Amino acid sequence: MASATPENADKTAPKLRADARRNRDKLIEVAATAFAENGVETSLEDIARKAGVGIGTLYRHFPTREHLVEVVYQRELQILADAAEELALSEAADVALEQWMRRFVNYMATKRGMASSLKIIASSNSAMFAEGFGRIRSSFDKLLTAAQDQNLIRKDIGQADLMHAMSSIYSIPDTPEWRESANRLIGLLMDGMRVKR
Amino acid sequence: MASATPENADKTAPKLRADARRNRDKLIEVAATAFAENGVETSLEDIARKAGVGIGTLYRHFPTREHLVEVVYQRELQILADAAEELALSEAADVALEQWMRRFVNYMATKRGMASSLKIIASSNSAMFAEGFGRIRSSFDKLLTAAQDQNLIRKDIGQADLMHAMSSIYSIPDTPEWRESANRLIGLLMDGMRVKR
DNA sequence: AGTTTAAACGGAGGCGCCTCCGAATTGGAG
DNA sequence: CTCCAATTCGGAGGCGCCTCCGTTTAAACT
Repeated sequence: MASATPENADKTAPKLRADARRNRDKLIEVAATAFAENGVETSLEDIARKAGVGIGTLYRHFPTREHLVEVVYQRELQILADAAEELALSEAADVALEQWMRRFVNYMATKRGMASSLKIIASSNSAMFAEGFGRIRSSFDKLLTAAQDQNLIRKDIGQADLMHAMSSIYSIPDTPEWRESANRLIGLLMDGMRVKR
Repeated sequence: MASATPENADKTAPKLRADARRNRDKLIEVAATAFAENGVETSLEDIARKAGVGIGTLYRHFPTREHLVEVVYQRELQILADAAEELALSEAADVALEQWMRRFVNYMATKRGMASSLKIIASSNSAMFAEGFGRIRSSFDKLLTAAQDQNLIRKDIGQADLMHAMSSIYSIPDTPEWRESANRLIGLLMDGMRVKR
């Protein structure tokens, strides 16, 4: 999963030197892959090595493992939000909504294993958690409203209903077939929500 | 997590070799001191060194840090129970009760810092926690009943009342004066419980 | 006693965490 | 363009965790 634009000049960036910024981005990118593949317990030295920097550099940018996990988590949320914008432009509104929900499920799937780690972070920094939550809600809202404006989706459904449905999908036991099952449920959900004509 | 009885009866040890038993005991003793002085995070290698055994020996006897903590915890509970027996023989019944309660507070004081660690253990092996709890209750009961039989303590007090009182002492915030405060409360408690004559 | 054997020992070695500080790089000033 | 100070790099080194396996030793047997 590659980010479309590594030039994300946002955040409270206290003017980082060019090399510092490069290394930081590379570390985040490598960490995202590593966490997804091997879980949050992945060796930090391994991540530094794969990013082509020294372990010291990793620790300067991210004092603790949790810091790194948090940044990766935020970045992926951002990518998810960006995907919503793109889909809205390139697909019919109802299709955009459906595809984005599938991507969302995909995202949740990768986070399944690290739920406990995220819980620790959430409790120590609930502001971050709230922010991420807000972003997701906003994406849901935009996509849903657009589809409803075009009369493709029933109007008696709200963003909160959709999120509720998604969270119940998450609560399905963590079996190997979880992903399939979740995707099937999204199909059902969409069928029910589409305006019949 | 309802663990019925997966336990093998290894509490009645499968006859340990003499040197093994000696090393095991020494490790527990050293660990008890180390945990009390430096908390449960103490280096296990340090404990092995101070006990005069190799690190391998420590790990053979106690596969994880938690195993060791648990055994130490149980041993100290046993010592506390033994103290109740001794005091009952060497002191007047009401004095025995009071002194034992002070020892109990002392014990709780040393466990204050490692509350979170013990919580983890308790949740993974609640049987052990229950057993320790039972031993304490039994000690309370013996000492209290004896004092009441000799008409030194009011008879409208039960063992459950005493334990309740002690647990409320534990809930006092963990300040440096906690110990004094706790001991003062025990004084009050005893005064109130003694038969006036 | 001597012999046998399974249990127990113990530490080397591999790995990961984290810190520290001399070396290298950047980017602004002249 | 050059120079310099500030910033960043990076890996060596110290420590702790845990495993593995050759060596030692208790104790059962003859």
